[in-house]
Amino acid sequence: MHAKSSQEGTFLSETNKFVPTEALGPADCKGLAEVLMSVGDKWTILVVGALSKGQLRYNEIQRRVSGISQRMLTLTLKRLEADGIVTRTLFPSVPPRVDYELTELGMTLRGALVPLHRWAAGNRQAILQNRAKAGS
Amino acid sequence: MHAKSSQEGTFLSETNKFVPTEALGPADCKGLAEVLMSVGDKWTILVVGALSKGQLRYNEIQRRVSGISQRMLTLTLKRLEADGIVTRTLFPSVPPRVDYELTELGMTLRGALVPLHRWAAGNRQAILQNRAKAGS
DNA sequence: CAGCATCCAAAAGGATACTG
DNA sequence: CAGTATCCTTTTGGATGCTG
Repeated sequence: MHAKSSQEGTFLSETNKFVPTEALGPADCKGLAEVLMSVGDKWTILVVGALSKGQLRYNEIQRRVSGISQRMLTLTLKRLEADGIVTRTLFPSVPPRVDYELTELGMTLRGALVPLHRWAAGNRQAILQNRAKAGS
Repeated sequence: MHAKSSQEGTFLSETNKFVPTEALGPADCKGLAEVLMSVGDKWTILVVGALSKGQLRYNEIQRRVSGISQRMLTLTLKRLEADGIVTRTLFPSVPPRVDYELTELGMTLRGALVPLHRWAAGNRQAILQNRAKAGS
């Protein structure tokens, strides 16, 4: 592989808001893209957001993330479970009950997603207006 | 447990930053999804990241965001321009030169994306290992 | 209730060729 | 250099029907 820089995330200028420098090497891009592709997904972001308040049952998630189909919810949850972002707990009752909950890793992801949620909420109108203006 | 008291209050996350518990109504979900779908896109995140250091020419961006095709770069830049996140500056020289740069809005987006970048960089290994373990 | 399997339509995206 | 246009494959995702 490429020369290992020992740590992938070497841009720990936590003190600086704007990480102005070369945080991402060209090689890191691919690795990041890999993660961002699964985590930056629309449904993923919304499902993680829904679970941020605590564990939820399958149908509860589907109700909160309005518009998600059964298929996409299942696929998203399976991937999140495989990635170690949520846990799946089955209660062998009748009818069955399954709870999903963020893991520690999932909580940190949620934390990293909060600014993006906020940004989207705060700038949605501006973007839609820009978009409309550009379309003219 | 999470008190699901009457209305949304605030929720103390593990990382101790107080996070507003979903100020997102079910209706807002759709609106947010709309923004997140375009902004939470894989290439968008990487292109905005590349531009965070300052303006770049078309080909410079393509070189930095390795793996992106000409088509996707063009489409991504057009959308970002329409959304008011980047500016496009054409220098009518021969050969032509085009610079792309983040707008103020783009800078704030970049700020909101930093935690996600850092999370992805810091947890990539953990995720890949989880995924491999789950796959076995 | 909580899924899985299947089919099919739509969208995303890469490769290639061409242009000002 | 910085795109545009086209083709065509891959992926995404909804709808539906069926299980434990």
